[in-house]
Amino acid sequence: MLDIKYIRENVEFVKKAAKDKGFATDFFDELLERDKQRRELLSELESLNSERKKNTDREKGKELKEAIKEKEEKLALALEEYKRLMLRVPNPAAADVKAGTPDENEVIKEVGKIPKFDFQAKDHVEIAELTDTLDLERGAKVAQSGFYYVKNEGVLLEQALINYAIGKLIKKGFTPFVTPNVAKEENVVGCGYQARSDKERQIYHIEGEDLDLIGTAEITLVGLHTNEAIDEKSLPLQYAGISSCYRTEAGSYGKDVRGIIRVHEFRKVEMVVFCKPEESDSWHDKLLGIEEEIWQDLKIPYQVIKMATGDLGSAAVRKYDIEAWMPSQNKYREVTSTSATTDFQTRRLNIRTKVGGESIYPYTLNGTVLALGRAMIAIMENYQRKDGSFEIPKVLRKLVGKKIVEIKK
RNA sequence: GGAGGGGUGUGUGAGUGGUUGAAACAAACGGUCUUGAAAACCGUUAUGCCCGCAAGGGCAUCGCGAGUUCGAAUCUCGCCCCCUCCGCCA
Repeated sequence: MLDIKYIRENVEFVKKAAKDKGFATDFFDELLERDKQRRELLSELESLNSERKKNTDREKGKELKEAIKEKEEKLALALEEYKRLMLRVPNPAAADVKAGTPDENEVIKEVGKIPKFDFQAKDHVEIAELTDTLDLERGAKVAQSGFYYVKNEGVLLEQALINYAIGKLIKKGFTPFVTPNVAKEENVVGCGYQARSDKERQIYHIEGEDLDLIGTAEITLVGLHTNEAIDEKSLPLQYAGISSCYRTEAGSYGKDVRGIIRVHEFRKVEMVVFCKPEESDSWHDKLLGIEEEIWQDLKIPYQVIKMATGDLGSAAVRKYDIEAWMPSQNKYREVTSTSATTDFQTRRLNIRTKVGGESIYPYTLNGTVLALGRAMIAIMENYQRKDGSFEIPKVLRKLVGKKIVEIKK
C-alpha cells in the first residue's frame, strides 16, 4: 500500500509506474474520487460526533444519533471501496529498474563454469528414479500430481541443505525460525499477494477457516510483526524461516509438468529483513550476496537476473533472481529470488518504528536462501555421473554422510 | 471439545453509566537540591486519522465487532486471545 497523500500528489507518476509493471491504471480517477468522498464524510461525521459529545438533551440526542448512524453507513461504504482500490495500487519500481516486459530482464552476471559431460546428461527425474531418492508417482497417487515423496539420501540431502543454510545465516546474524505453514489472510494480502477473489490465485485456502497455506515463509516472517511497533534499536531485524510452501500454480498448466521444478508443495528457507529506509538498498545487495555465496559454495554455475518492471509483483520495487544451470534443459532456471519492497508491506500490516520521535514504517526485503526442491534438482543434475548416480557437493558431504549417492537398480 | 476465570496506557493495577485519554504506583526522561552520587521533591512521558501554510482545532481508540442509551472502559450479544482444571492427543 502506498501513502494516499503521496498518490494524490503524484498521480501521474504512480499511474505510469503501475503501467510499467503491467498493472491496471484505469481505476485511479475513481480512487481519488473515493478518497475525496471519504474525507468529506469523515469530516461531517466528526462534527456530528463533536456535537453529540456536548449534547445532553434527549430529543436532540436522538436526532444526532440517527444522523450519525446514517453518516457512518455511508462512510463505511465509501471506505470499503476506497480500501479495495488502494490495495490495487502497486509499489512503483525503483529508479534503477528498467521499465519493460519480462523479456527485457537483464542478465547482470554469470558465474561458474558450465559442466561438460562426456555422456548424455540425464534430468533429475531419471536420476531420482535410478537413485531412488524421490517418488513422484506415489506422491501423485496419495496426494495429487504436484506432490512428491523425498526418500533415502534425498531426505539426507534436504536436511543437509537446511542445516547448511541455517548455519550460514546464523553466522551472518539471522535469527532462525520454523514458522507456521498457514497464516490468516490479512498477512497474505498484507504482503502483497493476491486476494482470495482472484481467479489465478496462487494460494490455497482452508475451507471454513480464515487460514491460507503459505506460499512462502515471507508471509509468516513479515506477518510476525503485524500491528506492532518495532523498537528502533532492534533494527535491522534479520529473520531466516524454514517452512513448507504451497502453491496452486493456477494458470501454469502444462508448464514444467515433469519432475519437481513446479510443484504444489515444497520446503524452503527464506530470509526477511526489516530495516531503516536508507539501509534498504544495501540490504538488497547483501541478500543477493548471500544467495550467490550459496551457489558458489555448492559450485553450481548460475546467472543473476535483474528483473524489468514487468516481472515485479505488486510489492517489489526491485527484484533479482538467481538462475542455476540445469544440464538436462541446457539452460539456467530460477532457483532464488530477492525483492526489496520498501514500506509497502509494513503499511498494509501496520508495522511501525519510532525513529527520532517520529513514527515511520520500516522497510522490508525478502530473499530465498534455498528452495529445497529446486536446489536438489540442480545438485542432482550438475553432479551427475554417467550411470545416473550423483555426487554430493563438498560443503554438504559431512552433513549427508556420504560422497556419492549410488544407483539402486 | 467441556467447566470456570480473565483481557484497561511501557509495566503493575484502580475504575460497573455522565468532562475517564482514563486514578495510583512503578519505570523512563528532564529539573531542583548535592563537591559528586543516592534519597527527597517538582515536572514530562499514548497512538492513529481529519481540517489547516502554520499556530492550532477536531474525531477515534480501555482485546475485536455489533447493539442498548441523550451519554459506555463500565450494560447486552457475537467473535478472538490468555490462564486454570477435565477430556483427547504428538
